[in-house]
Amino acid sequence: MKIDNTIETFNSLLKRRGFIWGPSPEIYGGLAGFYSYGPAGMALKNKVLSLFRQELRAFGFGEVECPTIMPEIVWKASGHLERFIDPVLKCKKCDTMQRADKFLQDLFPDLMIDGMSYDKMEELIDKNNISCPKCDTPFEKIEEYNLMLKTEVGAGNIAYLRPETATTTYLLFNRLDQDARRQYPVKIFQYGKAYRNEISPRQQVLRMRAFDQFELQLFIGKEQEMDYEDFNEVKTYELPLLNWRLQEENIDIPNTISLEKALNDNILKKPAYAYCIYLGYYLTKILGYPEEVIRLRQHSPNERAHYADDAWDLEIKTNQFGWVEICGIHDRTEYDLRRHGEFSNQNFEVPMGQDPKNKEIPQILEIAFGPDRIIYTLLETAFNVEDGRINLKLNPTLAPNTVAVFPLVKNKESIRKIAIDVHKNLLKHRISSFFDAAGSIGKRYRRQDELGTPFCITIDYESLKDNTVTIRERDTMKQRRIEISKVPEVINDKLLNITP
RNA sequence: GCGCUCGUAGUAUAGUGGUAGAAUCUCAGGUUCCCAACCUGAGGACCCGGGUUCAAUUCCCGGUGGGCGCACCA
Repeated sequence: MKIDNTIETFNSLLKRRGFIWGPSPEIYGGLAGFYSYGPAGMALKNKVLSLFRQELRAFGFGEVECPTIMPEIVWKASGHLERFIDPVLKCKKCDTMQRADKFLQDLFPDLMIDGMSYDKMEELIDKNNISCPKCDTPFEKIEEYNLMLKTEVGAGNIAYLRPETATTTYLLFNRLDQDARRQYPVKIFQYGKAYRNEISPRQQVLRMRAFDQFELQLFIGKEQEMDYEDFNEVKTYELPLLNWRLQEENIDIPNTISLEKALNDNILKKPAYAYCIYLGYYLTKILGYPEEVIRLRQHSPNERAHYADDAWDLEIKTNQFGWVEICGIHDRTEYDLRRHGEFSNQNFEVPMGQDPKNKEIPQILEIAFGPDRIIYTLLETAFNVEDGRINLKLNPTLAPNTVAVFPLVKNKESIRKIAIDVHKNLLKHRISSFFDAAGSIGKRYRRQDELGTPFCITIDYESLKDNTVTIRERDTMKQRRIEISKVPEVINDKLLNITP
Protein backbone atom coordinates (compact mmCIF):
# COMPACT_ATOMS: atom_id res chain seq x y z
CA MET A 1 0.00 0.00 0.00
CA LYS A 2 0.97 3.59 -0.55
CA ILE A 3 2.85 5.33 2.22
CA ASP A 4 2.15 9.02 2.26
CA ASN A 5 1.53 11.57 4.94
CA THR A 6 -2.22 11.21 5.04
CA ILE A 7 -4.79 10.33 7.60
CA GLU A 8 -5.61 7.18 5.60
CA THR A 9 -2.07 5.91 6.07
CA PHE A 10 -2.36 6.65 9.77
CA ASN A 11 -5.71 4.90 10.12
CA SER A 12 -4.42 1.80 8.41
CA LEU A 13 -1.32 1.85 10.62
CA LEU A 14 -3.56 1.65 13.70
CA LYS A 15 -4.94 -1.62 12.38
CA ARG A 16 -1.87 -3.07 10.68
CA ARG A 17 0.39 -2.72 13.68
CA GLY A 18 -2.09 -3.84 16.28
CA PHE A 19 -2.91 -0.59 18.04
CA ILE A 20 -6.69 -0.37 17.71
CA TRP A 21 -9.16 -2.78 16.10
CA GLY A 22 -12.86 -2.52 15.62
CA PRO A 23 -15.68 -1.96 15.92
CA SER A 24 -15.74 -5.21 17.85
CA PRO A 25 -16.66 -7.99 17.35
CA GLU A 26 -15.27 -7.59 13.84
CA ILE A 27 -15.95 -11.14 12.69
CA TYR A 28 -19.66 -10.60 13.36
CA GLY A 29 -19.78 -7.23 11.65
CA GLY A 30 -19.14 -5.16 14.73
CA LEU A 31 -21.24 -3.20 17.18
CA ALA A 32 -20.90 0.55 16.86
CA GLY A 33 -19.04 2.24 19.66
CA PHE A 34 -17.00 -0.72 20.85
CA TYR A 35 -13.32 -1.15 20.09
CA SER A 36 -10.48 -3.46 21.08
CA TYR A 37 -6.83 -2.73 21.66
CA GLY A 38 -4.20 -4.92 20.02
CA PRO A 39 -0.90 -5.79 21.68
CA ALA A 40 0.84 -2.58 20.63
CA GLY A 41 -2.07 -0.38 21.68
CA MET A 42 -2.35 -2.11 25.01
CA ALA A 43 1.39 -1.85 25.64
CA LEU A 44 1.16 1.88 25.01
CA LYS A 45 -1.90 2.24 27.20
CA ASN A 46 -0.30 0.34 30.04
CA LYS A 47 2.78 2.51 29.89
CA VAL A 48 0.62 5.63 30.06
CA LEU A 49 -1.27 4.22 33.03
CA SER A 50 1.94 3.21 34.82
CA LEU A 51 3.38 6.65 34.33
CA PHE A 52 0.20 8.25 35.67
CA ARG A 53 0.11 5.95 38.68
CA GLN A 54 3.75 6.60 39.45
CA GLU A 55 3.28 10.37 39.18
CA LEU A 56 0.13 10.40 41.27
CA ARG A 57 1.81 8.52 44.07
CA ALA A 58 4.33 11.34 44.09
CA PHE A 59 1.50 13.87 44.26
CA GLY A 60 -0.02 12.09 47.24
CA PHE A 61 -2.98 10.39 45.58
CA GLY A 62 -4.38 7.03 46.64
CA GLU A 63 -6.12 4.70 44.23
CA VAL A 64 -9.47 2.96 44.59
CA GLU A 65 -11.52 0.66 42.42
CA CYS A 66 -15.30 0.36 42.54
CA PRO A 67 -17.97 -1.75 40.86
CA THR A 68 -19.05 -0.67 37.39
CA ILE A 69 -22.69 -1.46 38.17
CA MET A 70 -24.58 0.48 40.78
CA PRO A 71 -28.21 0.42 41.91
CA GLU A 72 -30.72 2.93 40.64
CA ILE A 73 -30.69 5.06 43.79
CA VAL A 74 -27.07 6.01 43.21
CA TRP A 75 -27.93 7.56 39.87
CA LYS A 76 -31.00 9.23 41.28
CA ALA A 77 -28.81 10.88 43.87
CA SER A 78 -26.06 11.82 41.46
CA GLY A 79 -28.54 13.46 39.13
CA HIS A 80 -27.63 11.25 36.19
CA LEU A 81 -30.99 9.55 36.04
CA GLU A 82 -32.59 12.91 35.53
CA ARG A 83 -29.94 14.47 33.34
CA PHE A 84 -28.88 11.49 31.29
CA ILE A 85 -32.37 10.74 30.09
CA ASP A 86 -33.32 13.00 27.24
CA PRO A 87 -36.92 13.61 26.21
CA VAL A 88 -37.14 13.09 22.46
CA LEU A 89 -39.77 13.80 19.85
CA LYS A 90 -40.09 11.46 16.93
CA CYS A 91 -41.87 12.40 13.73
CA LYS A 92 -44.68 9.97 12.83
CA LYS A 93 -43.79 10.03 9.18
CA CYS A 94 -40.09 10.58 8.57
CA ASP A 95 -38.73 9.31 11.90
CA THR A 96 -36.71 12.44 12.43
CA MET A 97 -35.69 12.69 16.05
CA GLN A 98 -35.56 15.94 17.98
CA ARG A 99 -34.59 16.53 21.52
CA ALA A 100 -37.84 17.81 22.95
CA ASP A 101 -36.52 20.29 25.48
CA LYS A 102 -33.96 21.89 23.18
CA PHE A 103 -36.38 21.96 20.29
CA LEU A 104 -39.04 23.72 22.35
CA GLN A 105 -36.52 26.10 23.87
CA ASP A 106 -35.53 27.23 20.39
CA LEU A 107 -39.18 27.78 19.44
CA PHE A 108 -40.03 29.54 22.69
CA PRO A 109 -36.92 31.36 23.84
CA ASP A 110 -38.90 33.24 26.46
CA LEU A 111 -40.32 30.17 28.20
CA MET A 112 -38.48 28.23 30.86
CA ILE A 113 -38.39 24.74 29.36
CA ASP A 114 -35.69 23.33 31.60
CA GLY A 115 -37.41 21.41 34.39
CA MET A 116 -40.78 21.34 32.64
CA SER A 117 -42.65 18.05 32.94
CA TYR A 118 -43.25 15.89 29.88
CA ASP A 119 -47.00 16.48 30.19
CA LYS A 120 -46.48 20.22 30.15
CA MET A 121 -44.27 19.89 27.07
CA GLU A 122 -46.95 17.84 25.34
CA GLU A 123 -49.49 20.47 26.22
CA LEU A 124 -47.31 23.15 24.71
CA ILE A 125 -46.92 21.13 21.54
CA ASP A 126 -50.66 20.52 21.20
CA LYS A 127 -51.60 24.10 21.91
CA ASN A 128 -49.27 25.50 19.30
CA ASN A 129 -49.78 22.78 16.71
CA ILE A 130 -46.09 22.06 16.56
CA SER A 131 -45.04 19.54 13.96
CA CYS A 132 -41.95 18.08 12.38
CA PRO A 133 -39.79 20.82 10.84
CA LYS A 134 -38.90 18.58 7.93
CA CYS A 135 -42.21 17.20 6.75
CA ASP A 136 -44.78 19.04 8.86
CA THR A 137 -46.23 15.82 10.28
CA PRO A 138 -47.30 15.77 13.95
CA PHE A 139 -44.93 14.18 16.45
CA GLU A 140 -45.39 10.99 18.44
CA LYS A 141 -45.65 11.36 22.20
CA ILE A 142 -42.47 12.30 24.03
CA GLU A 143 -40.22 9.31 24.57
CA GLU A 144 -37.21 8.92 26.78
CA TYR A 145 -33.79 8.25 25.47
CA ASN A 146 -31.59 6.99 28.27
CA LEU A 147 -27.90 7.59 27.88
CA MET A 148 -27.22 5.15 30.70
CA LEU A 149 -27.16 1.42 30.05
CA LYS A 150 -29.76 -0.26 32.18
CA THR A 151 -29.54 -3.76 33.54
CA GLU A 152 -31.12 -5.98 36.12
CA VAL A 153 -29.33 -7.41 39.10
CA GLY A 154 -30.67 -10.52 40.77
CA ALA A 155 -34.42 -10.65 40.29
CA GLY A 156 -35.78 -7.33 39.21
CA ASN A 157 -33.39 -4.93 40.88
CA ILE A 158 -32.85 -2.12 38.43
CA ALA A 159 -29.26 -1.06 38.13
CA TYR A 160 -27.17 0.94 35.69
CA LEU A 161 -23.70 0.60 34.28
CA ARG A 162 -21.82 3.60 35.53
CA PRO A 163 -21.69 6.53 33.10
CA GLU A 164 -18.65 7.89 34.95
CA THR A 165 -16.23 6.49 37.51
CA ALA A 166 -16.30 9.65 39.64
CA THR A 167 -19.64 9.02 41.28
CA THR A 168 -18.55 5.58 42.44
CA THR A 169 -15.51 7.14 44.08
CA TYR A 170 -17.71 9.60 45.99
CA LEU A 171 -19.74 6.76 47.44
CA LEU A 172 -16.66 5.80 49.42
CA PHE A 173 -16.53 9.18 51.08
CA ASN A 174 -17.02 8.16 54.71
CA ARG A 175 -14.43 5.40 54.29
CA LEU A 176 -11.94 7.71 52.64
CA ASP A 177 -12.47 10.36 55.30
CA GLN A 178 -11.46 7.84 57.96
CA ASP A 179 -8.76 6.24 55.86
CA ALA A 180 -7.09 9.60 55.32
CA ARG A 181 -7.48 10.49 59.01
CA ARG A 182 -9.26 13.69 58.08
CA GLN A 183 -6.14 15.10 56.49
CA TYR A 184 -7.66 17.34 53.85
CA PRO A 185 -7.50 17.62 50.95
CA VAL A 186 -8.10 13.92 50.47
CA LYS A 187 -6.67 12.95 47.11
CA ILE A 188 -8.01 9.87 45.36
CA PHE A 189 -8.11 8.55 41.85
CA GLN A 190 -9.89 5.74 40.11
CA TYR A 191 -9.23 4.10 36.76
CA GLY A 192 -11.81 1.94 35.06
CA LYS A 193 -14.53 1.43 32.53
CA ALA A 194 -17.58 3.63 32.11
CA TYR A 195 -20.52 3.15 29.77
CA ARG A 196 -22.75 5.46 27.80
CA ASN A 197 -25.39 4.52 25.31
CA GLU A 198 -24.38 7.13 22.75
CA ILE A 199 -27.00 7.77 20.10
CA SER A 200 -24.51 7.77 17.28
CA PRO A 201 -20.99 6.85 18.26
CA ARG A 202 -18.48 8.09 15.72
CA GLN A 203 -14.87 9.15 15.52
CA GLN A 204 -13.39 5.77 16.41
CA VAL A 205 -12.29 5.50 20.03
CA LEU A 206 -13.09 9.15 20.73
CA ARG A 207 -16.75 8.41 21.38
CA MET A 208 -17.19 4.86 22.50
CA ARG A 209 -20.04 3.26 24.38
CA ALA A 210 -17.62 1.46 26.68
CA PHE A 211 -14.61 3.54 27.52
CA ASP A 212 -11.93 4.15 30.11
CA GLN A 213 -11.81 6.92 32.62
CA PHE A 214 -8.96 7.94 34.82
CA GLU A 215 -10.38 10.37 37.33
CA LEU A 216 -8.68 12.30 40.09
CA GLN A 217 -10.68 13.73 42.98
CA LEU A 218 -9.76 16.29 45.57
CA PHE A 219 -12.03 16.41 48.61
CA ILE A 220 -11.32 19.80 50.07
CA GLY A 221 -12.63 22.46 52.46
CA LYS A 222 -14.19 25.67 51.25
CA GLU A 223 -11.58 27.79 52.96
CA GLN A 224 -8.77 25.56 51.79
CA GLU A 225 -9.89 26.04 48.22
CA MET A 226 -9.18 29.75 48.49
CA ASP A 227 -5.96 29.38 50.45
CA TYR A 228 -4.28 26.32 49.03
CA GLU A 229 -0.67 25.87 50.00
CA ASP A 230 0.44 23.74 47.05
CA PHE A 231 -0.78 26.41 44.68
CA ASN A 232 2.17 28.61 45.59
CA GLU A 233 4.54 26.11 44.05
CA VAL A 234 2.80 26.26 40.68
CA LYS A 235 1.39 29.76 40.47
CA THR A 236 4.07 31.08 38.14
CA TYR A 237 3.53 28.37 35.50
CA GLU A 238 2.12 29.74 32.28
CA LEU A 239 -0.69 27.79 30.67
CA PRO A 240 -2.56 28.27 27.39
CA LEU A 241 -5.96 29.37 28.68
CA LEU A 242 -8.92 30.01 26.43
CA ASN A 243 -11.65 31.32 28.68
CA TRP A 244 -15.26 31.44 27.63
CA ARG A 245 -15.40 35.18 27.23
CA LEU A 246 -12.66 34.98 24.61
CA GLN A 247 -14.64 32.27 22.85
CA GLU A 248 -17.70 34.49 22.88
CA GLU A 249 -15.68 37.02 20.95
CA ASN A 250 -14.88 34.26 18.46
CA ILE A 251 -11.27 34.16 19.53
CA ASP A 252 -9.83 30.66 19.50
CA ILE A 253 -6.23 31.40 20.33
CA PRO A 254 -5.54 30.84 24.02
CA ASN A 255 -3.88 33.36 26.25
CA THR A 256 -0.72 31.91 27.68
CA ILE A 257 -0.58 33.42 31.15
CA SER A 258 0.47 32.39 34.61
CA LEU A 259 -2.08 30.86 36.95
CA GLU A 260 -1.46 33.72 39.33
CA LYS A 261 -2.44 36.20 36.66
CA ALA A 262 -5.47 34.12 35.71
CA LEU A 263 -6.66 34.42 39.31
CA ASN A 264 -5.97 38.13 39.45
CA ASP A 265 -7.84 38.65 36.20
CA ASN A 266 -10.79 36.65 37.53
CA ILE A 267 -10.48 34.03 34.82
CA LEU A 268 -10.09 31.50 37.60
CA LYS A 269 -11.73 31.88 40.98
CA LYS A 270 -10.07 29.41 43.31
CA PRO A 271 -6.37 28.64 43.83
CA ALA A 272 -7.11 24.96 44.50
CA TYR A 273 -9.01 24.70 41.23
CA ALA A 274 -6.16 26.47 39.46
CA TYR A 275 -3.85 23.87 40.95
CA CYS A 276 -6.03 21.13 39.43
CA ILE A 277 -5.72 22.77 36.04
CA TYR A 278 -1.98 22.76 36.49
CA LEU A 279 -2.01 19.08 37.48
CA GLY A 280 -4.08 18.13 34.45
CA TYR A 281 -1.71 20.07 32.23
CA TYR A 282 1.37 18.57 33.87
CA LEU A 283 0.15 14.99 33.44
CA THR A 284 -0.62 15.73 29.81
CA LYS A 285 2.72 17.38 29.15
CA ILE A 286 4.81 14.50 30.47
CA LEU A 287 3.21 12.18 27.93
CA GLY A 288 5.20 14.04 25.30
CA TYR A 289 2.66 16.14 23.44
CA PRO A 290 4.22 19.16 21.77
CA GLU A 291 3.16 22.39 23.43
CA GLU A 292 1.44 23.79 20.39
CA VAL A 293 -1.20 21.05 20.27
CA ILE A 294 -2.38 21.60 23.85
CA ARG A 295 -4.90 24.14 25.04
CA LEU A 296 -7.25 24.60 27.96
CA ARG A 297 -10.74 25.68 27.03
CA GLN A 298 -13.31 26.87 29.51
CA HIS A 299 -16.94 25.80 29.24
CA SER A 300 -19.45 28.58 28.88
CA PRO A 301 -22.00 28.58 31.72
CA ASN A 302 -24.64 26.78 29.64
CA GLU A 303 -22.20 24.19 28.37
CA ARG A 304 -21.39 22.94 31.85
CA ALA A 305 -22.57 19.67 33.34
CA HIS A 306 -25.32 19.70 35.93
CA TYR A 307 -22.86 19.41 38.78
CA ALA A 308 -20.21 21.88 37.69
CA ASP A 309 -19.49 25.37 38.97
CA ASP A 310 -16.55 25.80 36.63
CA ALA A 311 -15.27 23.52 33.90
CA TRP A 312 -12.24 23.51 31.64
CA ASP A 313 -11.40 21.00 28.96
CA LEU A 314 -7.84 20.11 28.17
CA GLU A 315 -7.80 19.69 24.43
CA ILE A 316 -5.37 18.26 21.89
CA LYS A 317 -5.28 19.41 18.32
CA THR A 318 -5.68 16.53 15.87
CA ASN A 319 -5.66 16.41 12.08
CA GLN A 320 -8.60 14.09 11.77
CA PHE A 321 -11.00 15.43 14.37
CA GLY A 322 -9.91 18.95 15.24
CA TRP A 323 -9.57 19.86 18.93
CA VAL A 324 -10.25 16.78 21.06
CA GLU A 325 -10.98 16.86 24.79
CA ILE A 326 -8.72 14.43 26.61
CA CYS A 327 -9.32 15.74 30.11
CA GLY A 328 -12.07 17.65 31.86
CA ILE A 329 -11.39 19.64 35.01
CA HIS A 330 -14.51 20.30 37.02
CA ASP A 331 -15.38 22.23 40.12
CA ARG A 332 -18.17 19.96 41.32
CA THR A 333 -18.66 21.96 44.53
CA GLU A 334 -20.31 20.06 47.40
CA TYR A 335 -23.08 18.92 45.03
CA ASP A 336 -22.24 15.21 44.91
CA LEU A 337 -21.59 14.70 48.60
CA ARG A 338 -24.62 16.73 49.58
CA ARG A 339 -26.87 14.67 47.33
CA HIS A 340 -25.45 11.32 48.38
CA GLY A 341 -25.68 12.40 52.00
CA GLU A 342 -29.34 13.25 51.51
CA PHE A 343 -30.30 10.14 49.59
CA SER A 344 -28.43 7.74 51.87
CA ASN A 345 -29.30 9.49 55.12
CA GLN A 346 -25.66 9.87 55.99
CA ASN A 347 -24.12 12.92 57.52
CA PHE A 348 -21.25 13.93 55.32
CA GLU A 349 -20.42 17.06 57.27
CA VAL A 350 -16.95 16.85 58.71
CA PRO A 351 -14.77 19.28 60.64
CA MET A 352 -12.33 20.73 58.14
CA GLY A 353 -10.46 23.34 60.17
CA GLN A 354 -9.13 23.99 63.65
CA ASP A 355 -12.52 24.07 65.28
CA PRO A 356 -14.02 20.56 65.49
CA LYS A 357 -17.49 22.04 65.96
CA ASN A 358 -17.32 23.85 62.65
CA LYS A 359 -18.43 21.21 60.17
CA GLU A 360 -19.05 21.32 56.47
CA ILE A 361 -19.57 19.05 53.49
CA PRO A 362 -16.31 18.91 51.54
CA GLN A 363 -16.03 20.40 48.08
CA ILE A 364 -14.92 18.21 45.20
CA LEU A 365 -12.50 19.17 42.47
CA GLU A 366 -12.18 16.66 39.69
CA ILE A 367 -9.61 16.01 36.96
CA ALA A 368 -11.06 13.43 34.56
CA PHE A 369 -8.91 11.89 31.83
CA GLY A 370 -10.11 9.73 28.97
CA PRO A 371 -7.25 7.27 28.44
CA ASP A 372 -8.65 6.11 25.10
CA ARG A 373 -8.55 9.65 23.84
CA ILE A 374 -5.03 9.98 25.18
CA ILE A 375 -3.95 6.93 23.20
CA TYR A 376 -5.56 8.14 20.01
CA THR A 377 -4.19 11.67 20.22
CA LEU A 378 -0.73 10.47 21.27
CA LEU A 379 -0.58 8.22 18.22
CA GLU A 380 -1.89 10.85 15.87
CA THR A 381 0.48 13.57 17.03
CA ALA A 382 3.39 11.11 16.96
CA PHE A 383 2.63 10.02 13.40
CA ASN A 384 5.12 11.24 10.81
CA VAL A 385 6.02 10.26 7.30
CA GLU A 386 9.55 11.18 6.26
CA ASP A 387 10.56 10.27 2.69
CA GLY A 388 8.14 7.39 2.52
CA ARG A 389 9.18 6.16 5.95
CA ILE A 390 6.59 6.04 8.69
CA ASN A 391 8.09 7.25 11.94
CA LEU A 392 5.95 7.12 15.03
CA LYS A 393 7.69 9.63 17.27
CA LEU A 394 6.27 8.41 20.55
CA ASN A 395 7.77 9.42 23.82
CA PRO A 396 10.51 6.73 24.17
CA THR A 397 9.35 5.79 27.65
CA LEU A 398 5.87 5.03 26.29
CA ALA A 399 6.74 3.12 23.12
CA PRO A 400 5.41 -0.46 23.09
CA ASN A 401 8.91 -1.77 22.47
CA THR A 402 11.77 0.09 24.05
CA VAL A 403 14.36 -1.83 22.06
CA ALA A 404 14.44 -4.20 19.13
CA VAL A 405 17.36 -6.55 18.59
CA PHE A 406 18.42 -7.82 15.16
CA PRO A 407 21.09 -10.15 13.84
CA LEU A 408 22.41 -8.42 10.72
CA VAL A 409 21.90 -11.63 8.79
CA LYS A 410 19.65 -14.45 9.78
CA ASN A 411 21.65 -17.38 8.47
CA LYS A 412 24.90 -16.89 10.38
CA GLU A 413 24.43 -18.90 13.54
CA SER A 414 27.19 -17.12 15.47
CA ILE A 415 25.62 -13.71 14.89
CA ARG A 416 22.14 -14.97 15.64
CA LYS A 417 23.29 -16.47 18.91
CA ILE A 418 24.74 -13.20 20.17
CA ALA A 419 21.57 -11.39 19.14
CA ILE A 420 19.42 -13.74 21.15
CA ASP A 421 21.72 -13.36 24.15
CA VAL A 422 21.51 -9.56 23.95
CA HIS A 423 17.72 -9.74 23.65
CA LYS A 424 17.40 -12.08 26.62
CA ASN A 425 19.69 -9.96 28.71
CA LEU A 426 17.52 -6.91 28.02
CA LEU A 427 14.44 -8.83 29.07
CA LYS A 428 16.26 -9.92 32.20
CA HIS A 429 16.74 -6.24 32.99
CA ARG A 430 12.99 -5.81 32.42
CA ILE A 431 13.47 -3.66 29.36
CA SER A 432 10.80 -4.22 26.68
CA SER A 433 12.86 -5.85 23.96
CA PHE A 434 11.69 -7.37 20.69
CA PHE A 435 13.73 -9.84 18.65
CA ASP A 436 13.41 -9.93 14.87
CA ALA A 437 15.41 -11.78 12.24
CA ALA A 438 12.95 -11.81 9.35
CA GLY A 439 13.59 -9.88 6.15
CA SER A 440 16.35 -7.44 5.41
CA ILE A 441 17.86 -5.27 8.09
CA GLY A 442 16.30 -2.16 6.55
CA LYS A 443 12.87 -3.68 6.63
CA ARG A 444 13.22 -4.57 10.27
CA TYR A 445 14.18 -0.99 11.11
CA ARG A 446 11.09 0.24 9.29
CA ARG A 447 8.81 -2.17 11.12
CA GLN A 448 10.03 -0.82 14.43
CA ASP A 449 9.72 2.78 13.24
CA GLU A 450 6.04 2.08 12.66
CA LEU A 451 5.72 0.99 16.28
CA GLY A 452 7.68 3.94 17.61
CA THR A 453 10.53 1.81 18.96
CA PRO A 454 13.18 4.35 19.97
CA PHE A 455 16.23 2.08 19.81
CA CYS A 456 17.42 -0.80 17.64
CA ILE A 457 20.42 -2.96 18.41
CA THR A 458 22.09 -4.77 15.53
CA ILE A 459 24.66 -7.53 15.86
CA ASP A 460 26.98 -7.67 12.86
CA TYR A 461 30.25 -9.29 11.75
CA GLU A 462 32.26 -6.85 13.79
CA SER A 463 30.41 -7.98 16.92
CA LEU A 464 32.07 -11.38 16.49
CA LYS A 465 35.49 -9.79 16.74
CA ASP A 466 35.19 -7.09 19.39
CA ASN A 467 31.99 -7.67 21.39
CA THR A 468 30.36 -4.46 20.26
CA VAL A 469 26.99 -3.84 18.63
CA THR A 470 25.36 -0.89 16.94
CA ILE A 471 22.59 1.10 18.54
CA ARG A 472 20.39 3.00 16.14
CA GLU A 473 18.08 5.83 17.13
CA ARG A 474 14.65 6.11 15.64
CA ASP A 475 14.42 9.80 14.86
CA THR A 476 17.91 10.40 13.48
CA MET A 477 18.53 6.89 12.12
CA LYS A 478 22.12 7.46 13.30
CA GLN A 479 23.99 4.63 14.93
CA ARG A 480 27.03 4.15 17.06
CA ARG A 481 28.87 1.17 18.49
CA ILE A 482 28.63 0.20 22.12
CA GLU A 483 29.91 -2.74 24.13
CA ILE A 484 27.57 -5.67 24.42
CA SER A 485 27.87 -5.78 28.20
CA LYS A 486 26.77 -2.16 28.44
CA VAL A 487 23.61 -2.45 26.34
CA PRO A 488 20.99 -2.45 29.15
CA GLU A 489 22.84 0.32 30.95
CA VAL A 490 23.03 2.51 27.86
CA ILE A 491 19.33 2.02 27.15
CA ASN A 492 18.38 2.85 30.72
CA ASP A 493 20.57 5.95 30.66
CA LYS A 494 18.97 7.12 27.47
CA LEU A 495 15.49 6.63 28.90
CA LEU A 496 16.43 8.49 32.06
CA ASN A 497 17.64 11.46 30.07
CA ILE A 498 14.31 11.63 28.31
CA THR A 499 12.06 10.96 31.26
CA PRO A 500 10.43 14.10 32.62
C1' G B 1 -31.91 8.27 15.23
C1' C B 2 -32.82 10.39 9.99
C1' G B 3 -30.82 11.37 4.90
C1' C B 4 -26.92 10.41 1.24
C1' U B 5 -22.96 7.06 0.22
C1' C B 6 -19.84 2.99 0.58
C1' G B 7 -18.47 -2.34 2.38
C1' U B 8 -13.64 -7.40 -2.19
C1' A B 9 -7.23 -11.15 1.31
C1' G B 10 -3.91 -8.52 7.38
C1' U B 11 -3.59 -3.38 4.68
C1' A B 12 -5.01 -0.36 0.63
C1' U B 13 -7.45 -1.53 -3.96
C1' A B 14 -9.14 -3.57 -9.57
C1' G B 15 -13.22 -6.02 -11.46
C1' U B 16 -17.51 -9.24 -12.81
C1' G B 17 -24.96 -12.03 -13.45
C1' G B 18 -21.11 -17.94 -14.59
C1' U B 19 -16.96 -17.17 -7.18
C1' A B 20 -12.03 -12.85 -8.59
C1' G B 21 -6.63 -9.73 -10.70
C1' A B 22 -2.24 -6.89 -9.61
C1' A B 23 0.32 -4.35 -5.18
C1' U B 24 1.69 -4.72 -0.35
C1' C B 25 1.55 -8.43 3.51
C1' U B 26 2.56 -13.34 5.83
C1' C B 27 5.16 -18.13 5.79
C1' A B 28 9.16 -21.55 3.83
C1' G B 29 13.74 -21.98 1.08
C1' G B 30 17.86 -19.49 -1.37
C1' U B 31 21.07 -15.23 -1.83
C1' U B 32 22.78 -10.56 -0.17
C1' C B 33 23.47 -7.27 3.86
C1' C B 34 23.00 -1.32 7.93
C1' C B 35 17.77 1.38 6.27
C1' A B 36 10.89 -1.46 2.70
C1' A B 37 16.87 -5.25 -2.57
C1' C B 38 16.41 -9.93 -5.33
C1' C B 39 15.01 -15.16 -6.79
C1' U B 40 11.77 -19.60 -5.99
C1' G B 41 7.54 -21.60 -3.84
C1' A B 42 3.27 -21.23 -0.78
C1' G B 43 -0.93 -18.69 1.95
C1' G B 44 -4.92 -15.38 2.12
C1' A B 45 -10.89 -11.89 0.40
C1' C B 46 -16.31 -10.61 -2.21
C1' C B 47 -20.10 -7.68 5.65
C1' C B 48 -24.69 -10.72 7.25
C1' G B 49 -29.77 -12.55 6.09
C1' G B 50 -33.70 -12.96 2.59
C1' G B 51 -35.52 -12.37 -2.55
C1' U B 52 -35.18 -12.46 -8.13
C1' U B 53 -32.43 -15.95 -11.37
C1' C B 54 -30.60 -22.13 -14.22
C1' A B 55 -26.73 -19.25 -11.66
C1' A B 56 -25.79 -13.41 -7.10
C1' U B 57 -19.69 -10.99 -4.73
C1' U B 58 -22.41 -8.26 -8.72
C1' C B 59 -29.48 -6.83 -9.23
C1' C B 60 -33.61 -5.93 -5.34
C1' C B 61 -35.17 -5.73 0.00
C1' G B 62 -33.82 -5.84 5.13
C1' G B 63 -29.98 -5.77 8.75
C1' U B 64 -25.18 -4.35 10.21
C1' G B 65 -20.66 -1.46 10.02
C1' G B 66 -17.72 2.90 8.07
C1' G B 67 -17.66 8.00 5.91
C1' C B 68 -20.31 12.71 5.18
C1' G B 69 -24.56 16.07 6.46
C1' C B 70 -28.56 16.98 10.27
C1' A B 71 -29.69 15.92 15.33
C1' C B 72 -27.20 14.32 19.83
C1' C B 73 -22.45 14.59 22.75
C1' A B 74 -23.22 14.25 30.58
